[in-house]
Amino acid sequence: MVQEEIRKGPWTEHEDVQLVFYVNLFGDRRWDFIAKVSGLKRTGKSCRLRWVNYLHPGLKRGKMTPHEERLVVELHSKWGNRWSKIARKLPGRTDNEIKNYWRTYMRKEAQEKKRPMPPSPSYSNCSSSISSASPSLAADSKPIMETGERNFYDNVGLDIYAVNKNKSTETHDCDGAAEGYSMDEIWNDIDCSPEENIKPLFGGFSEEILASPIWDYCPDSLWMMDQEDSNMIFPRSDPFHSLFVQGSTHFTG
DNA sequence: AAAAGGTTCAACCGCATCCAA
DNA sequence: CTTGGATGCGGTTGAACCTTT
Repeated sequence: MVQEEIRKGPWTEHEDVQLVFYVNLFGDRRWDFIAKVSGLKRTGKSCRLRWVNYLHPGLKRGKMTPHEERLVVELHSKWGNRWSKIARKLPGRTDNEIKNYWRTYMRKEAQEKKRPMPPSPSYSNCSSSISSASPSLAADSKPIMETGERNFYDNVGLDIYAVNKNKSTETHDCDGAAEGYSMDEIWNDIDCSPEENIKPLFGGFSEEILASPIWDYCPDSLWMMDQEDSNMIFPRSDPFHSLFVQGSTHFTG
């Protein structure tokens, strides 16, 4: 068998767009399938990671809030390095992000322990106090998006997520979402995004998508799913449902 | 202004677990 | 029950970015 070359390293915006498109077509489960069908020269694993850690529109960006930081420390003391479990309690944060945060946090802790505590009164006491060791206190000057502009990841991702809201809340781990903070903000944002914003994504890339091996991979059968399966992926009430049906008829001619 | 050192974070790897055949 | 493929998880790495000198 001729092993197709696998791309590694940073994702390009174009790859991202393609991945988002196919995830919205097929859902975020069948990664190997999506990897093949999308024409991305990536492994399913890599696609999943990219989606989960970066493209998933429910993700928050930017620094952890003090509340989140406290939660991480609290939960870590309870569960140890169970990052994904901890992440489920922090809606919009990924295990990777929390893991990275924790490493930074621990390093800072270690550094502070090494260095003899200055008897400064401004340095609020207890070493267990998250806020005293919290990186966010030092680093909040950094803007979430350096340029301040909303790029593809902020725009399209969220908008598509808006469209998939019903579907994804079904699969969401409820015990995390039930914590009932900040996810509201996310949904708020989502609800505010006008539906038209979805269109440019498909408009801009339809040619590439049409050129994708998906059409070789499942010549006829692909769109056979549309009635039943598309209802699963995009419920009828879902605005994306119509887009999907439109798209499928458009692609199949 | 440039070099050095430090920090952050996206992405990879290997192992574990799940699940369908 | 076994096996093999898919997916998930945690650890680690390295490039890009930031800060300090």
